[in-house]
Amino acid sequence: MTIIDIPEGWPADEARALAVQDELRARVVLDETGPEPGTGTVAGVDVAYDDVRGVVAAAAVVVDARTLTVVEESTAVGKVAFPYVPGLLAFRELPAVLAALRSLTRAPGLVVCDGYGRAHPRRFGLASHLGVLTGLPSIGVAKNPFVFGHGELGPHRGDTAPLRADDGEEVGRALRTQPGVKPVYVSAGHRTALDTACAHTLLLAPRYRLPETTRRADRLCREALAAAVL
DNA sequence: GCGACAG
DNA sequence: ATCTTGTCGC
Repeated sequence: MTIIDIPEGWPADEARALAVQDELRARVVLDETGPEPGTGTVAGVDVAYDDVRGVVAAAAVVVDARTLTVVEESTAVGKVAFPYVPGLLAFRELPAVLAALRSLTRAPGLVVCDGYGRAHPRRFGLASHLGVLTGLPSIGVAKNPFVFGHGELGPHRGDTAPLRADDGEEVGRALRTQPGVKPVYVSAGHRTALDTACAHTLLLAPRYRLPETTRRADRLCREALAAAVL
């Protein structure tokens, strides 16, 4: 377990955070297909908080994309760097997540984030931000809808419904990963196409609604938070 | 102005 | 995110 360090110049207020998003948004790469589903390694990242103590813990769990076997794990703990503000989640979660990713032995082929990428008010959600900062292909898989609604989708595993922006662009997709169960919300983050993102998500969730990567990362960061003594 | 609002 | 009991079902 490593200690989190707040990156130099990390925004301390909403106005600066918005400015950072506006600048970094131009660096997102959306014309790459992304890693072949079922190949290489995939990292899941998640964060847990203790707002009373002001402590945050992050975890990164890397699995083999084909077998879903855990290849490596890492955690990081430290102090909360930013409050939760819808639309600015990255500024709260990234310092911890970056610290956890940095301590991995080898870079994963894809990073799955808890939240959105393109399907964001300013098209620069957590997953896109992480991708730009690390250079790694990334996608967002959220548990709840954010600013974009969608129509009904079929009840079968693999059924989808587009998340559309005002201009009609499909910025994400509601994806049914388990029959008859509430869907997850997928969007491209960086260097990955939406189709690829959905394919990976489906392969990562053979048994439960959420990808194994985020399920494992969720458990691990909670354990790290409970063990933290800051 | 009033809600809605990833984690 | 986090606070929390029981309960229904495989």
